[in-house]
Amino acid sequence: MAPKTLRETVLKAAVDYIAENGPDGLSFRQVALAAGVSHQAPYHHFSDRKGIFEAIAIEGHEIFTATMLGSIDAHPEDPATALLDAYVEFAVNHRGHFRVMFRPDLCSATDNPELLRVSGRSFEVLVEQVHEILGPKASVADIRARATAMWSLAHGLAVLLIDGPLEHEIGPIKSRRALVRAVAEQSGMAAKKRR
Amino acid sequence: MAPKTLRETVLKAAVDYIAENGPDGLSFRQVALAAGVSHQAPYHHFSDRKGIFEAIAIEGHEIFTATMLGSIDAHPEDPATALLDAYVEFAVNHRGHFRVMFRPDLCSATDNPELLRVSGRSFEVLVEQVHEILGPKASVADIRARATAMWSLAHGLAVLLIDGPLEHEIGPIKSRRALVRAVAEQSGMAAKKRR
DNA sequence: GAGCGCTCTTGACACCGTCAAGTCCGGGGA
DNA sequence: TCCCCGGACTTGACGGTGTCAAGAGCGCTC
Repeated sequence: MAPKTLRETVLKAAVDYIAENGPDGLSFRQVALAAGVSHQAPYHHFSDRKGIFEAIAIEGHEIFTATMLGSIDAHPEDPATALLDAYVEFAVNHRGHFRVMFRPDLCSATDNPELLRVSGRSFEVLVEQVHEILGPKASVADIRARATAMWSLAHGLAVLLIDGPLEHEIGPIKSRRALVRAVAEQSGMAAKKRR
Repeated sequence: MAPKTLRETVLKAAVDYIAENGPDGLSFRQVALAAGVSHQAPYHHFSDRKGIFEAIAIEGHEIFTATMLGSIDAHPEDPATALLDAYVEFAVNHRGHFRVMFRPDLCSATDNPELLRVSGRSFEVLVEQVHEILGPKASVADIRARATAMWSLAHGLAVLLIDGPLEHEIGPIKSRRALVRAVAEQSGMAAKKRR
């Protein structure tokens, strides 16, 4: 599925580069030249450098939300682990997007309504699951704390995995999914209905 | 305690800048000019741009380790929460260091022995506490998973707090320490000896 | 007092993001 | 049919940045 428009071409090339080398060394000109157009052509599709990162973040959040919903749907008996697993899998399989999405210096959601919307939706999915897990009698404070805890655990694990020192410190990871399951178990947040 | 040497001056200016604006926009020349020296003077103290970030990371890891040890010492009854609290407090109070330490694209520990040493030491402190928490009969796999879980939770919470969308999504945070305690509670990792 | 190494300066280079203007071209109204 | 008009892209320029190379000032030592 080769990208057709220049916009898609640039976006894909940028995501691929970021997945390999991180977002900071990304040269806008290089991407344009590699696509066979002049160094200024992409600026007709994105207002500025930030514009590209915001477009990547929006695309990323859409895939991200879909990934989480799919995983929860596939494992309704343990939504917390499903969420953690989806978070990590997304980060690993879409590093290019992930590395941009949570970097407000690259793409600030505050002044981009579309990005604000999709990132809010991602968070909604999480909170809905926490509601589901804690039940209807849970206090607002508990829901808030549990959502923060689950988000932190997932985000930290994902970050430490894709470009953090985790593998370097704890040794090679044979099965990522097994690690995710063990982490969910060791934190108290896996489904309580243990077999 | 004003920095004396040019090396210290540059380091402090860089850390302050990063704490405010993030590491990416940091201009080496600007820092030098602001310090009243030529644009090339700092390069005599650091091999290149990466060299500054590595120096910041080393300094950061030393403060970081000391912060964790101090917190554990002050709250021996609940080392997990103490660790989480120290992690977050360090990230908030030393953003400039924190934002650099866990960004391998800025400072790769693999080719800097000193950085390798201090970052390894940070991780040791964590693993020692996990040993303490799980007791001597814990399996290696459990220790590994618990350490990963605690690190992920702490790292994720810290990242989401200092420049992530956490406060934007869950609303204003009145007491950071209360949030940290609630998160430790909601994850199953606080000390089991509940009051 | 001559040599030397450390600290810093000066100048140049390629590259980057961005502003401004010009070129090409297809499509719709006269 | 002609015109013109607006979007897609090119070309050129500017200031800023990291880095390489060479040189200047200066305290220390032999």
